[in-house]
Amino acid sequence: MAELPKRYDPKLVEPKWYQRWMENRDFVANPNSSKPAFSIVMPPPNITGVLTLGHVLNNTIQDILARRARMRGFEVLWLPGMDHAGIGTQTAVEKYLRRTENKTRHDLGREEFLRRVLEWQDKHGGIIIEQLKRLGCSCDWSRQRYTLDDAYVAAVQKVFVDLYRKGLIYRGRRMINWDPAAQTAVSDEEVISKPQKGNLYFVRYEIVEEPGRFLEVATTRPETIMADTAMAFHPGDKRYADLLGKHAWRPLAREKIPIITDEAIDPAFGTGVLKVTPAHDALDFEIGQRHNLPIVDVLHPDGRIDCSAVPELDGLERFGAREKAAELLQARGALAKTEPYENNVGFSDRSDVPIEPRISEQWFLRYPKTKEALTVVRDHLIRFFPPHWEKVYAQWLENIRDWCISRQVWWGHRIPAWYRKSQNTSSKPQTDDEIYVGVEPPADAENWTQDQDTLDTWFSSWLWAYETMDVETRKKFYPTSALVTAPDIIFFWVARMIIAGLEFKPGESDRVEDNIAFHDVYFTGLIRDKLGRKMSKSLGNSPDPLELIDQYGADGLRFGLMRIAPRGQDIRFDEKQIEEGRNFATKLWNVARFRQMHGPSDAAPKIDNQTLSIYALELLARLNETIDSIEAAYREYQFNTVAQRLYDFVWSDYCDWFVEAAKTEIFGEDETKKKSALAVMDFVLSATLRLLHPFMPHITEELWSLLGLGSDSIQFAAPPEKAALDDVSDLVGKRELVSAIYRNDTGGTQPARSPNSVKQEDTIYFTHR
RNA sequence: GGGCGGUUAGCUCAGUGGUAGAGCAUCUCGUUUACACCGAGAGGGUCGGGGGUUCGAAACCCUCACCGCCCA
Repeated sequence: MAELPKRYDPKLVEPKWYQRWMENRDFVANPNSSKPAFSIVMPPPNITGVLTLGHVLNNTIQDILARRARMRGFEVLWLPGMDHAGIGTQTAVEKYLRRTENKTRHDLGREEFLRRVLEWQDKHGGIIIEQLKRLGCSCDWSRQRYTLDDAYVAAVQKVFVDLYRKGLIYRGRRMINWDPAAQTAVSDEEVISKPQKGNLYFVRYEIVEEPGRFLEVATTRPETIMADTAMAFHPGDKRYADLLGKHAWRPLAREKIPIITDEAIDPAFGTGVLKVTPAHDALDFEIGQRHNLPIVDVLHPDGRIDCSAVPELDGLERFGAREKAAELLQARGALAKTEPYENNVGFSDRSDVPIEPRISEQWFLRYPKTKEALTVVRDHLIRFFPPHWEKVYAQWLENIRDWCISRQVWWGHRIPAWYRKSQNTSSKPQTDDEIYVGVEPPADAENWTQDQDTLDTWFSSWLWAYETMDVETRKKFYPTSALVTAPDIIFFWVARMIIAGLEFKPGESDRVEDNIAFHDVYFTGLIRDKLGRKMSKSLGNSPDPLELIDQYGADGLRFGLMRIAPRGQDIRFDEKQIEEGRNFATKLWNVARFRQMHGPSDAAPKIDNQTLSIYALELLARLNETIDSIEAAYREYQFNTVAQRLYDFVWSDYCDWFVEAAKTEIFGEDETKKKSALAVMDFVLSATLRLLHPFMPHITEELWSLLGLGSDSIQFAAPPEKAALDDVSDLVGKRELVSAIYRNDTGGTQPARSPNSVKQEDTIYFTHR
């Protein structure tokens, strides 16, 4: 038998096995199988995305679950796919067009622009799929899906139409979050509030009825004064009671505006007086509705001021206009003072620019089944790991607001709504016979125009748990067994998928348990850099996983990462950890090599408890303990515990102690003892490789094959049985003796576990029974 | 303001009531046929502060501080 090379080379081994697994169709799920089903849908990465460490973590965990299930006799479906990422992809292509051709999407027109996006997608899309294959992911690639597949698009449209007919989707002119950079509406979840240093401007509004008397207002946004349509204070605020019903002069775009009272005003903030700007603030909008105030919009969609009445500000970008407005007020004596002030400002998750509250005609979804969605998690029909995320989930559902689902973006699912063409193009159609919503265009299409907007990308991915499956597949594999994802999309995706499952009931029956999207949800941590910062492109602190694979092997990367990934906590990434993963692979390789140097292995070694050395008994007992604790850890999704137990067992219990102790027998004269030791090695190596396979699929398959521990792929080998030690007499006493020897606590003799450690003048004694 | 998580060796982290642990880093020794991507050994911690429960607390309770995240 040829000796194995000293150093394990993943570059030679990993691609070889992956190719073979693909050729054998080992990952393809059979919906007609009689085995019990285990299924996972992959959180679809963006089509133009590239592999990050987050993906590595996430997909390694899914692969571990899938591979373990295969070994345990389940029919496994791990369904992969990609997401079209509406705003993200469109923005990337727009940037590219601006750079290369100095053109905007409007220069090209909708049709041509979409052609360009497809071109871009063909060129840059799907790279991540090949990268996932290098990681060893055992996905059923024959079922790979995309949120813009024809069938998927049709399903999204059908759902839209269905919800519209149920009255859950409606169109309305409401206050929404406007992203002035991407120039589209975004949902509440896409707004991130950040503390911002700015100023509080104290502005004086002269009372119309009492010239010379002023009402002072503290505002952070003087550039919107032209849009003020009232002044307001709290009805209980005695300071201003005599002003109710009078008017104030608006200091910019000078005009009379009424002074009113409203419960919503906080008398303790600033001067206790609010300038009411219904067009540019959510609270002010509500006040405006209550008091029938006019709505004056002074902002262009891109955030520039739109106000011809104040030419000094007209056309200025909003932050420049803020300073200019303050100067104008100062010059007119209307600015009492300015104070530094820090407040929370909503930023767009997409463009990282401040969101502009804006009144706009959009499509909204009134979420169905929110109570049921709370119940299934509260009653643990769906279990979260770690469980504290249940609280976050509940909080969101209890305060849920309608979802703005339309986006002023071209790339995505076009909204299946048409408006009757009318002579008056400026007025939006409002009544039913002016709006047509349907999967098919209206019969007299020439009399209608389709809505220009597309749907929020998440409005397509909330169907991912089942619309990715055909009827036959769904029958076998839905509800899915587990979902592995990051907690930052708990609202965006997890909660909405749960709602979709409950609302659309894709399961076998109408029963709730047949329609939950998944049984278990495992939330991974976020990977941070050594300094605790989030990984980001701009910081350049995100290592390229492909380079890590080149350097340490996919198995080394997987194992190293899993060993430091505590359950649901953020992970500080340190390349040293990956190096340790690689070192562990080499250790495993070499200890297998040591076994192989002493003759062929036995795939079904006979363990005779009577001939076992006390060291072998100790090892087998440790193996049993390891198997038990691994099982327990898996049940709680504690992957780092599983990895650490395996690491300790292999490195310490097996290599450092047993193998060193067994050398006496292996190099000794007694054939029975030698055979016994080698049989124990076969037994333990076979078990260890199987236990490690979900974490390190390639090296375990290679060693399984090289040592001849099984005729078939290790992928489908049953998990190891525990060693039968029940008939060993005084096992406890023998184990105590072993630990005494290992502790160097036997009094007279000088034990040693490694010849390396023994000084020349010392003699080695091993105790045997 | 409300909620959640964290604070253990220089670093990254385990450790759910019973003698403080691992890996890395540091120092010493060792190339003797599994492995220097290795082995043997050493030093290094008032377990964030304070209080309480307990025979006994890193762990349980209260409180404070700091760091991070989510929601308003």
